[in-house]
Amino acid sequence: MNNKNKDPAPLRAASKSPVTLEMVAKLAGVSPSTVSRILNGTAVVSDAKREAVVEATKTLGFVPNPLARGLAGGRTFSIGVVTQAIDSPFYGAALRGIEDELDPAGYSPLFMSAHWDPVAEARCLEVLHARRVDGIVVLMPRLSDAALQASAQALPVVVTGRELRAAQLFSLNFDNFTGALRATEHLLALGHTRIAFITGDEEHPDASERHRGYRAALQAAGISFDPQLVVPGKYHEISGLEAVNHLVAKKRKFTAIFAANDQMAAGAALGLFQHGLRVPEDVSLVGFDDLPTSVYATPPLSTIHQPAYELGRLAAASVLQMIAGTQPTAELPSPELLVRGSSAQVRSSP
Amino acid sequence: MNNKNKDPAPLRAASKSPVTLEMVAKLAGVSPSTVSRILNGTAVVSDAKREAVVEATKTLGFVPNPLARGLAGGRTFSIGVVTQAIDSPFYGAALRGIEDELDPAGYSPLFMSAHWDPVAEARCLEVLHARRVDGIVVLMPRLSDAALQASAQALPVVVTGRELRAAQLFSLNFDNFTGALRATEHLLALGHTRIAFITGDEEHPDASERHRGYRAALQAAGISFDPQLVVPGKYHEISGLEAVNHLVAKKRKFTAIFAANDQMAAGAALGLFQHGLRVPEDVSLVGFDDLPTSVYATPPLSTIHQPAYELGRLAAASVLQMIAGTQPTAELPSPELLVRGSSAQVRSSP
DNA sequence: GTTAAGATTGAATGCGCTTTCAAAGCCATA
DNA sequence: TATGGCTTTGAAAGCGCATTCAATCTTAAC
Repeated sequence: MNNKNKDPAPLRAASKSPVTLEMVAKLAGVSPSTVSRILNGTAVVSDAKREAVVEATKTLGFVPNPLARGLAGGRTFSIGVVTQAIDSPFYGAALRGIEDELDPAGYSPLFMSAHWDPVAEARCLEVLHARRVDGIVVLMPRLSDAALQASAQALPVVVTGRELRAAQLFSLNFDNFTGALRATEHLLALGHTRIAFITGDEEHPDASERHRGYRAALQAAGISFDPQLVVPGKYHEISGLEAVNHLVAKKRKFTAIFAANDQMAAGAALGLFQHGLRVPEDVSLVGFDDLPTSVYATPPLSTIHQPAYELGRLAAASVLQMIAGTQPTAELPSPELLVRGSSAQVRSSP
Repeated sequence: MNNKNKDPAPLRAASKSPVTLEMVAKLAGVSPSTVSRILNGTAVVSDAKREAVVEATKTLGFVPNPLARGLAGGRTFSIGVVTQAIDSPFYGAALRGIEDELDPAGYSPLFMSAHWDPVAEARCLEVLHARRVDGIVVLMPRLSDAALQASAQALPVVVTGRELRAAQLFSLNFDNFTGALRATEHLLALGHTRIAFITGDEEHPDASERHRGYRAALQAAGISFDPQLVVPGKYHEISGLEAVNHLVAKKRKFTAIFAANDQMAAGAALGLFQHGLRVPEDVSLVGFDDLPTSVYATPPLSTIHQPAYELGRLAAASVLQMIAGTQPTAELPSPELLVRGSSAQVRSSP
């Protein structure tokens, strides 16, 4: 069917590799210890032997067995990554960032999904410990700070979405408050005063931060906060849709909607569409996260950029640093407002 | 910050587990061999000893070391999964399906991304072999059939998007041809005769299958094929946007667009929007894949449902079966057309 | 020309578990 | 009671590699 692809040259991938370090040693005429030393750069070895070993490694196609390395040396060159949902558009970018950072360093990620369940999350950590990963990255943990700190006693741990520092624990936090502030300010600057807010799942700390940002912006603008314009959501598209239905059904007056994430903004857009309300002519819409798909929404969604990919890279780089013994100093870029087609100057005050 | 979650009871996750099988054996008053046998169900053990061992395992909180198991036993209880892009909405669902199927069976997935590059894909296979996975799933491979077959000599391999069977090789293929046929027939049934088609990346076999389906439907309807209505795309949103721009710039007459995937359909929707063309009033739009986001497009996108999640589950179940020694028989469900808001009866023939 | 310190290298041990292999225990049969 | 065939169990040998320890070879200083 699809045979036109030429295979990459060194296709030893298929041949199971029963080639052991010992065989390399024999071929090269040295002891296994020496081969190991060269492999790990653990000690100085004479150039002659080094070359012989490299040569032998090549001709035999030797690939060290990570299991054996892990068992004997204690390091597995793998990093456990606990994510909440591997199929979420937000996490996807982060995972890719992790992958991109780990790969060149010779480390492999071990992804696990906790599905926003602290119990499942604890199980993930347990499995990762058992698998003897060299470090762990937890994306948006749901476990308590204490549990995370406990985990960090045994291994370097990096968490995101939390403010947490300890000996082997590093955290990377995005400024959700300022992000929401900027988003709301943007709407305010366009003349909107009746801005509905669809909250995220308030179980997540970032959701309440975004809520705070919204209110802070209103307050700064001297606009009194109207609880009737705040509709609770769950970060899913459907929440956005339902929120709009609710607002319309209750005949709330609003000229703009700020959704706590892009997924809900998408749902809200659909809701507005179904009610014959045009974006941005009738209602301006602003999201949060800047999902890859949001650029291609109709109209393209104005939103706060969350550096998910960068987050992944930095998190991965940080564990690597901790493993290497240095204290990470990475910091996430500040929230950035992306003005696209879904937000416009207010027309009328209905 | 977030301390309100009560930690799940058995939070041994944190405590590094230096508990070995040997310690369990000692506590239970049996030999290590016996413990191992109970762990793996390798042989019959007297109830008395079994209970003693289970007891000891519990009190010590023993968790077997997967590395040691892998090294000694040859099985690692891990399945290599080669995907093309971990951050793609389509693969996300598939990965989740794999996860959901593997987890209860006690297997862990090892995800790797090949980025549609055969060389990278070969490297992934190599790494997975080295890591001694018990089986491999390759989602939409770019490698030649031969290379895949070679890989299957060493391990059970399941591939998707290819028609390939061998001793340790199983394939799961979706009927892209029929899917595209159905999509086009749908548009035809709505009275459209000038249906533009945005192709996928023709490097992918499924892209050409979809193209075939489009043409077959036209032919069956007795409508002559107009090459000017076919615009090459690359499966990315931007292709869809550019395709529409191209169509409009060249003043092609069309009342409907069939995009070879939902991502391009999203791009096309934006393109139409920018040109002031309404969906579905002016132009009907149909996609392919049924991405999770497509339901929330405005208007919701009519599309062909691709069972990505199911695909993942079946693929994982199939490797597991092969590992267990049985020949898998799984089959993917047939393409299903989902009619949503983006397609409607033709109004006029411009 | 010696000797001590330093640089290389190899032998041997162990990581934690699975898996023969053989010994020991069991029962039934003769 | 003795014998053979099964079953349960333990001792021991690795799996492939890292690493400690001691031996060997250099080199420099006396």
